[in-house]
Amino acid sequence: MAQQTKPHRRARRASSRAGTRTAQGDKTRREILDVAADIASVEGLEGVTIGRLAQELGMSKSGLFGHFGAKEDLQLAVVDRAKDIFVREVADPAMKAAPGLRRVVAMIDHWLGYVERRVFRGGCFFMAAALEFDGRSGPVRRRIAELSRSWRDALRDEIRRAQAAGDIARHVDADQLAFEVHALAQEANWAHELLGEKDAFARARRGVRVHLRSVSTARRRNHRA
Amino acid sequence: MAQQTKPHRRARRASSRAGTRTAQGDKTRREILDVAADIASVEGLEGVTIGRLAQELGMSKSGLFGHFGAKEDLQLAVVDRAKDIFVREVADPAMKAAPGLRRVVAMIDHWLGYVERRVFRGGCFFMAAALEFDGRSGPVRRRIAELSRSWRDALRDEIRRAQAAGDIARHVDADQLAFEVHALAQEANWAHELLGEKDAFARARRGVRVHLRSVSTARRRNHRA
DNA sequence: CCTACCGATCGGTAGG
DNA sequence: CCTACCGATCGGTAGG
Repeated sequence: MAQQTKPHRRARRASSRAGTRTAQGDKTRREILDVAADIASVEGLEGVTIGRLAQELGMSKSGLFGHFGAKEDLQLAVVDRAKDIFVREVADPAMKAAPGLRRVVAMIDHWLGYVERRVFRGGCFFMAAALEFDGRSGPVRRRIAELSRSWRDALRDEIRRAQAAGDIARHVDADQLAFEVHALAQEANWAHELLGEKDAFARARRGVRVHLRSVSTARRRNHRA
Repeated sequence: MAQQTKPHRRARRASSRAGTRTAQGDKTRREILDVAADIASVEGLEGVTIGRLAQELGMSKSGLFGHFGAKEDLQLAVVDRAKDIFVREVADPAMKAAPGLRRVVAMIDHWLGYVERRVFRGGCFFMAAALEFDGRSGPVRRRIAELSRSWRDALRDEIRRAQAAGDIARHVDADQLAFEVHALAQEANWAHELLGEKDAFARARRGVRVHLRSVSTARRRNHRA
């Protein structure tokens, strides 16, 4: 939440609007999107109405709207801003762990931490967006699906790296294992946000630990926690 | 979807409206709620607007609205109708399995089947409703949470039954195991609805099988699938 | 169950 | 960035 590393890594997405973007305009835009992503995680992306957002930011509807071409463009911008935050808070920190088994654990751990310390007010932005948009079509849904899939794929790739390094048994299906540890983290988000269970994160961590130990080549204890 | 067993098990919920309810009125009401639950599973409970619903059913807004006192009452009625359908399609069929380990497997199996054969057009009604309402407050959110928790609790209770019967090792944490198998089924819904992965159900089933085998007292093969 | 209406809010535009 | 608007739709009501 706090660290402001890499201030200029923001993707230079092609604006359908004016080609001229001032530094101040970019800053305003980012502030709008931060508020929008927070609202979206609580009330849904469709709950981010232009009037609501303008009121919360103390600016006029049309003034705010000028930063985006249409509501769909606003939604896409919010999703991409949420992705940048996810990368900063989860993916990047996990990269500090050694490749392979350690990094798989770190990825899940930072993911759970990002939900637990409320990077977004309503829990994991992407899980909320996924369930909200999975029944629709169009570019917003596609973008949410693409980013969600790529995160799970990153988990699988790291599992494969662990197998190549000999940390995880070769016979294990990496896709299956990624499916299962991904499931545990998502379940923690669900249990925490809906049921208010604070031990959900500990449960997910324990599940991941036991699970990975059972496929680890280094195990010497049995499968029990 | 097809079977129409137990036609009169519908809960006699206290209508805040007229005390007189005709058989025809009840039938219309149920038809409204079936359409509403289907829409809600795809576009969200908040997407079930009175105008939209009236148009889809070919009746006037006020005519439809007369069946409910306010939008919130409509939402509560939709949730309870979805619960009846879930019980009919998942919980009741699972009760035909022998108590204990067999029934735990049957509960997950029927749950996955209900998503797979599209009982609701947009996948699991309750998972969509959970992520939509977890950031809100009020009676609708509470009802969704209560029903979701009770289903996971039912899984845990059945696991305990399996332990009492000696099918599952006594040292296993039933809450933890319920958390994990529940996670696998929810992940299958997520992967199927968002990513369109048809093998998600097989993955969840495989995960549950391997998982339960690892805690089963009857196991003789090793933990591999 | 209906028609006819209400104020509020939606996404979006015109013009500056 | 603003004010001032637009038609459409929202939840809801009056009166029958």
